[in-house]
Amino acid sequence: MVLNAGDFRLDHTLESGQVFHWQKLGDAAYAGMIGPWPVLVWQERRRLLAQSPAPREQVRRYFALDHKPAEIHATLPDDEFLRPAIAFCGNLRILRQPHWECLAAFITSSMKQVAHISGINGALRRRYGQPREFAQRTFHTFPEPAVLAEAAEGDLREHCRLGWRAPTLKATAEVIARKKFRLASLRKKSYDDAHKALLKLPGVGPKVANCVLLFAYERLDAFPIDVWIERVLRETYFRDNPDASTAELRQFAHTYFGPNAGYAQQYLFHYWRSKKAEE
DNA sequence: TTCCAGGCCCATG
DNA sequence: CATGGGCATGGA
Repeated sequence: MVLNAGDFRLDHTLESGQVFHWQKLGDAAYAGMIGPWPVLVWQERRRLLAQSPAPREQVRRYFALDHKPAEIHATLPDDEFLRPAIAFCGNLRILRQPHWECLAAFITSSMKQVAHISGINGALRRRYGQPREFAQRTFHTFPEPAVLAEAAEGDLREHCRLGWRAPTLKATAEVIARKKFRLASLRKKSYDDAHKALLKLPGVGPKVANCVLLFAYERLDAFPIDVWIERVLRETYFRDNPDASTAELRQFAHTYFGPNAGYAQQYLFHYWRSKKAEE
């Protein structure tokens, strides 16, 4: 299928640390899954090409091709720190990921480098997910909550290298599987209520909750603050205020960046990490 | 070898 | 409420 993508950039979108299971094939093609559907996807100028049994509208929705960068940028401040980040990757999109797999992925993300998170995600899929053959390749779905709820903690540690994240991932999978917590119900809640609800899940703190709201629920005002973003904020906007608390950083981010703060966060995150990698 | 990674949890003040 | 230590694992 061929999708009109405008100035969309597939590589920045898939390699900016918001999703962890897409594999790069050769030059510019990626293999991954959109929910239950295997997908091969690549880009030719302003067109996104995909080979997949997925309905076209699902692909469009996942990649958020309906988001309009120009309109988003217009809501963001124009300053010396954000400007180069937007120039670098202002054409990435914040995905609409399936709720559970995004939540589970970020539970496994704490104190892990992006490459490690990808490794863990692949291991979880291969060991517990369902294989799907497509285009001479084997894809794996992300395992359902009930499957991870039944997994042995030792097995999660040994085969997926989860360490101390194993019990929290399993515990949250159990809560979801037993329907003590409905991920779909978060959609109609306010940002504050949804964030507060997520904090009740094992392994979910303020940062993971914000990642889930941003990358799975399209709450574009969510502003996850991880070690990178905290460092960036302190080296830029807070350069003259070294004793600012993390609460002040959080307050600043929401008021300064506004309703699309999540996009600003993702531009800053990806730009600074890419810049650092070049050094 | 030592340091650090898209943090969370729990025990203290 | 805010602060601090501990926590597995693996790559640089």
